[in-house]
Amino acid sequence: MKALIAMSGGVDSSVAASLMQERGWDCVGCTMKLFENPDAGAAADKTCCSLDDVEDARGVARRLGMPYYVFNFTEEFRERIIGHFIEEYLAGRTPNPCIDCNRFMKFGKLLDRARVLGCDAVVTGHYARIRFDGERYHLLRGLDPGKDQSYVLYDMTQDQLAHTLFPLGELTKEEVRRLAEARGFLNAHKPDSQDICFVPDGDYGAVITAHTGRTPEPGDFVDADGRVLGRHRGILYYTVGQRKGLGLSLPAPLYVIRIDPEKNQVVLGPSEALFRRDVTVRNFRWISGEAPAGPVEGQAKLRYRQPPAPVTAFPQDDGSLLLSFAEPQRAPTPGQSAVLYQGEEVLGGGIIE
RNA sequence: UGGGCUAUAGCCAAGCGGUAAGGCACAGGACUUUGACUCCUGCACUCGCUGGUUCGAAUCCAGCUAGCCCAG
Repeated sequence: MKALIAMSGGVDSSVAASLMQERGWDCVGCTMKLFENPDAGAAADKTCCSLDDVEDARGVARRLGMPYYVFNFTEEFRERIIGHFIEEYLAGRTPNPCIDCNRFMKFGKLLDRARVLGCDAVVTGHYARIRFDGERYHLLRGLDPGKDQSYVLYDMTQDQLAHTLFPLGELTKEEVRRLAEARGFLNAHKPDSQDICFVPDGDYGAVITAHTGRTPEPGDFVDADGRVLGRHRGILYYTVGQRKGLGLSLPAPLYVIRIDPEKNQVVLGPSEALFRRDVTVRNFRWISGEAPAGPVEGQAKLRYRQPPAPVTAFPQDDGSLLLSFAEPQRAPTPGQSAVLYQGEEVLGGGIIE
């Protein structure tokens, strides 16, 4: 059996490659070139797919004696991932480009390429598990509760799951680092990735401005009653639940409660105003491929770093899903992904309305 | 130009004779394959100015300055 290993140059994908090889697979290593990084200037040495890491990935592949390729997906990435990222921010929502990247790049373009190369599967270093029950594929949380990455994989299709392997799903980060050390990988202690890969210095507003050629339009900060509290730098600089960076000094901390793109206003309020019990999720995608007939009891996450919370999910006729949480959830954010779990299993996910 | 009140960090604000709380904002760090949240650390050798009383004053007294209020 032949596998295409998506290697970022980090510890995880390096160990994943090594494990596949040890299991007797015929392995091909690769790294996706997703963007031209000179734009941003600063080195993106802590992202999941930085070009600066290509040499690390190539080094590991060479060490393991496997062929290694760099695929240039720059154009596709700019159009699908960065383009969508920008559209969302301009519409007052907060996108998660990593999820789009997984869907369109890692398990889309890359899987296509794998097929061309005669590979049976794409392999990544995600902390998640895939199980086949003889009829359908199931996506399960990674065994390491601290590193579980099933959240960012919720929109994988049955076909994608059938041709994907996550060798790290049963391991903990600790174990992975130990395996890397044991194999003498130089990146054994490399920091985990973070930040958006094409926004190395964290200033996504500048990236959006650079790509659109339009400067963000300042507007008003208002309270729930519409009273003006101050001026904002442009709605794209804010996200629901945000506290820092408002530049306002008032007796109590204020948070972004809502963003109104029509009025170009950012609505602020106290922390309590952020909690919601019901959340609508549009275009809900079920891992099984089809929506259940009735309500589902489970748990849901509204953001990557958040423990799943008990919820009852009501599938709607229009393909959306209504999540009704047992306890009010803080700051459901339009544009972010909501993922529905049932214990260890990912049932599916979608975008918060 | 009669009377009264207030002047503490970028903002709000405690303090009432014993050697400058707290909040907001801001900066740095931790956490993190998104944006946020959260957590930790830092942030007035100084209290409008000038004198005085006192062992000791942001705290008491006097004058000055500024702002606010009432009356005209």
